[in-house]
Amino acid sequence: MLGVPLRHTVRDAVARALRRAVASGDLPAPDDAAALDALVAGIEVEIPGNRDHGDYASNVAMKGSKVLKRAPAAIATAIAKQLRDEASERIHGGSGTLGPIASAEVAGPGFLNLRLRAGLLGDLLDAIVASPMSWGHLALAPGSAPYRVNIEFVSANPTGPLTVGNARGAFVGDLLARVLEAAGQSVTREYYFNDFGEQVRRLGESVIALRDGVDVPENGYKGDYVADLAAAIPPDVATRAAAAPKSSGEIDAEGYNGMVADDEVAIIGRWASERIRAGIESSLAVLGVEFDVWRSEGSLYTDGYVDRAITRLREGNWLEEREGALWFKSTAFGDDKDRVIRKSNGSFTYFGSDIGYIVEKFSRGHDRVIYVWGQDHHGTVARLRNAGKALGFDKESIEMLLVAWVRFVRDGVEMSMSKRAGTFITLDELLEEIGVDAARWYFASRSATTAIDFDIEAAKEKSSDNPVYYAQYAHARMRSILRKAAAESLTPAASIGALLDDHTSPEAKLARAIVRLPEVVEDSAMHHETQGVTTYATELATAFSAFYRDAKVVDTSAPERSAGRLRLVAAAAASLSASLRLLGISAPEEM
RNA sequence: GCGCUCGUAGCUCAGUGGAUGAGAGCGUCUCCCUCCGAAGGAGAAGGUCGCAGGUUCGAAUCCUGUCGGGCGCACCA
Repeated sequence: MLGVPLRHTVRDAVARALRRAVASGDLPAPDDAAALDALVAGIEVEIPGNRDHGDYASNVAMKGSKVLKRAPAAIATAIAKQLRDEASERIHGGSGTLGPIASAEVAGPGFLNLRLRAGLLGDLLDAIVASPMSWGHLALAPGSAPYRVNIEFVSANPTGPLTVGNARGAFVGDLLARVLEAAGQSVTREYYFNDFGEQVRRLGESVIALRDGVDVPENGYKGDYVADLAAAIPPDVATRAAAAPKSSGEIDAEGYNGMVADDEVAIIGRWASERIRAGIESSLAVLGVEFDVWRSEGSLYTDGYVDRAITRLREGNWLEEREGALWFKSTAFGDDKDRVIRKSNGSFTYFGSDIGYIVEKFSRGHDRVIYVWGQDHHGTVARLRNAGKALGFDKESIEMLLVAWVRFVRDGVEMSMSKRAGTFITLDELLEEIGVDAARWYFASRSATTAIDFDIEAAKEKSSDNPVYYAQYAHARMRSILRKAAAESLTPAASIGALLDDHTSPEAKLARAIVRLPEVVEDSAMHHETQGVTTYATELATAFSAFYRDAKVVDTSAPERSAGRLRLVAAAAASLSASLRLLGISAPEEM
């Protein structure tokens, strides 16, 4: 019961009623039986914008007008009659429970306005209180296994600390993972990083330059962290580096073998890079973002996945040797040019690594792989998905979520972000200023694909007015009420009981807000979005505030009513806590 | 030039086919603590949903065009 969104229950009831109306002759059977099935399968119910119209509404009558050859109002009337019958009888052929719909009315051009039976809401709230940690998690369809999803995100090169520019991807990926897990999917969080090649060499050269007190090369890294690294080279690394040959400068020409190069630049670069990577890992942990898999680019070569990908493409005749280079014939998929996998100098392009990585990811049994990328990567989306198809994978199972730009401004002035120039704000610095909970809420509440402005000064100054505190405050207040009641020897009722019979009561309004959570989870998981969760948390907090204003909970002069309301508050706290957990935001007992 | 993407309240953003209400937060203005937590509540002002056509019972939402912003078009990493 807990894991099924209420609208499914309502939709099923409308479907039953429609079929019964046809079977009983109240509505004509379509000439084509499949047309009725299609109509039933396409039934939608939604919570109307104007809650006076009911708990749910369906437009099935308008959609079915053509197939059933009746005016929408007539169809809606026939369905409403069946729904009303079901509410007082036992569900025909069902488990013997009452139908979920208390009242069904026809309105407007043929809308079917539905109100839930109070007992159904009460039972659901009782179930929430009984197992609060299950609330917000969707049940798998009977007999089905969890869907296995790989989400790769952040994946910033370990050549410098994470910047605020990386923050959005980190939060978006983690939030998506949490939402999919709540929806019953099995998620692997993955970080892909470059551990060899040109970038790492530049890092090594920069560290060496600062160690030796000379100018950093033009393409080197200049941030303060580089100097810190130069001062922190451990003795064993220094010894090995001193014994190694100086940089040849041509390692890249040896292709991926460059990763095992043993010149001074490579040794220092690899050490510095790993140290930075470890720092990134702890920064992310502070954000509440933890990865299951850290995959290095080099391992795709040493473990043979790039070779395997090339072999498979060759077997499919998707490759071509030309001008000394190896090309993927992506023009066959509509791309405007073919793409190089291995350059004429023998080294591989990033695209080469990417195809090896796809093979590697699917070899682990994932049903779907999701890449969380910056918007600037959109040009590579089609080619990688096409390569996936050429490799024999379902194109639909490879998905790229393009996270839009964040324009960081301070006091209205845009800030440039460059690791090489050292003019960036680190993630750690941002969090010191505004806090993890506020940052998480900020990114969760905005569509990942929309560019946003982030004014750091404004975020800092307004932090106490941030909506995240509104939600947390409401939770703290709920818990406070429960504590106070216990202190006055009032305990929550064993059941919500008749508390919700009047659908206009403060209790009923709060109850309707509480039970919506599974629908929010389902929508978020389906659309790969999280802003619905923050909207929900705000709505629930608002609904609670209204209830709190209108209904005295802790009231020793009316212990029975008090007990019922306490149980409702317990359910509200469970739901608010669950939605904050979904966002990775703390739900404080007091503030 | 080609492609992708975004234009919604003073600001930051939700809403992406439904009903006599296009919402939230911040900001502005007016009120409310002898009363379960004022990090709260009640209310007000503020919008030609960039513009112009089209599709349909119905469009902020879909299509076309157009204007404006962002991004991408490497044998770079």
